[in-house]
Amino acid sequence: VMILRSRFLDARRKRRNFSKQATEILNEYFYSHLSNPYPSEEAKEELAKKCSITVSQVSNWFGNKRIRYKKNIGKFQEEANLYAAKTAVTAAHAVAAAVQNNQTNSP
Amino acid sequence: EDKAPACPSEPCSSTSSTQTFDWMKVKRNPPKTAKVSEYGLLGQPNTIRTNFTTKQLTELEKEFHFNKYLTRARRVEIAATLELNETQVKIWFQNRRMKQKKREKEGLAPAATSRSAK
DNA sequence: ACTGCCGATCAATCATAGCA
DNA sequence: ATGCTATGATTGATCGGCAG
Repeated sequence: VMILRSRFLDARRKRRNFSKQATEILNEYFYSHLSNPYPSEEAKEELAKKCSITVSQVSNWFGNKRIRYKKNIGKFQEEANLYAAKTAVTAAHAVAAAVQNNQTNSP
Repeated sequence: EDKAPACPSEPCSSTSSTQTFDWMKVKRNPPKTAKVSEYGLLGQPNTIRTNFTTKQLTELEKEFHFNKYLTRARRVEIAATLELNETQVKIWFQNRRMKQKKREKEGLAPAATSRSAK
C-alpha cells in the first residue's frame, strides 16, 4: 500500500531502547505491583526521573508491558520470578499504603 | 489466538505468585464503529480499527487548526464530506486535543535539569 | 435520560533495534 | 546480509467519571 505516511508522520519514530538500568527500574515496579501495575501520575513522574525518560514514555512502557504481559503470561514467567525474588529482598520496609494484597484465590 | 486460561494451579515449581489478577482479564468490547456493516448482518467488517486515509486526516487536521472544538453542525458536515461517522469525527477531535496537550506539555519542559539546548 | 469531554487505557499496528 | 523477535511509539476506539 501507499502507506507512505511514514517518512513524515513517523519520522520521529526513531526510537532507541531504554537503558538497561531504566528497564530494570520499570520492571521492578511492574512486578512489585503485579496485582495492580497502574502507577499514579506521581509515581510515573518519579519513575520517569529515575529512568531519565519522560512521563509519556513511562506510560507507554506500562501500557505495552501490561498488554504484552497478559497476552502471554507464560512468556514472562521467568522474568516475573526473577523480579519477584529481587524485590522480595528489598521489600523490607517498602510498605506502601495503597496496594497490600497477597494471595487471592481464583474461582 | 490464546485460549484455555488454565489457571496455574499446578503444585509444581512456581515459587511465587504469578497469578491472574483482574487487570489481566480486562477485555475491551470490539469497536462498534463503521458504517453499520455493508453486509447488513453478521457484523464482521466492523470489528476492525478504522484506518483513516491521508485525505481524511489532512482534512481533519485542517479543521482542527481552525477550531479545536466542533459544533454539531460542523461535525455533521465533516463526517459527510469525509465519509466517516459523526462519532469517529468526534472521537478524532477528542484524541487530537489530547495529543496536542501532551505534545505541548513535553515539547516545553524537557529542559528539567537545565543544561544544554536542543 | 442523554450527550460531549477528559484522562487513562486498550489493542492492534508500525518501524526500528537487537540478536542469532 | 538475512530473518525473526523484542520493544518504543502511535492511534482509533473503549471505559469510567463528571458536567451541562
